[in-house]
Amino acid sequence: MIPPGQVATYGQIAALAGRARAARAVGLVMRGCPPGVPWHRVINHQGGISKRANASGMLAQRVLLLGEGIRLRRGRVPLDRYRWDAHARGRRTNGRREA
DNA sequence: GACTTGACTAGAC
DNA sequence: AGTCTAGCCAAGT
Repeated sequence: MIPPGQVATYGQIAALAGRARAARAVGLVMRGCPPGVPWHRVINHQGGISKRANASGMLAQRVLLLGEGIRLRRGRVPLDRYRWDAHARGRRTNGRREA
C-alpha cells in the first residue's frame, strides 16, 4: 500500500503488521515477496538500500526508485522527504514534508 | 523442537 | 558522521 514516489522503512512495515520489533523479519520474509508487491519502496532506517545475497537486486531497486521520481542524496533516500506516513496518507504535504 | 541466519534498529564509541 | 555491539522476529535446516 506504499504509494509510488514514497518509501517506508522495514521498521515501519513491521509496526504496521503489529510487530514493531520485527523489522528484521520483514526483510527476511520479503525475500520471497509475491509479484505485485512494491518491494522496492522498502528501505532501511538510514534511507539506504539494504545489502542482500543478490547484489543486482540493489541496483534494480535504485533504478526503480529513481524511476518514481525519488532523488537519492549521497546514495540514500532522504527520508525526511520521501518517507511514507501511514497516518497522514491522503493528506496534502504540498510537496514539502513537515516534521 | 533447537540452532543458525539475515532485505533491521537503537544505543554506545 | 561512520563503526561496533547487542536485541529482535521469523524462516530454513
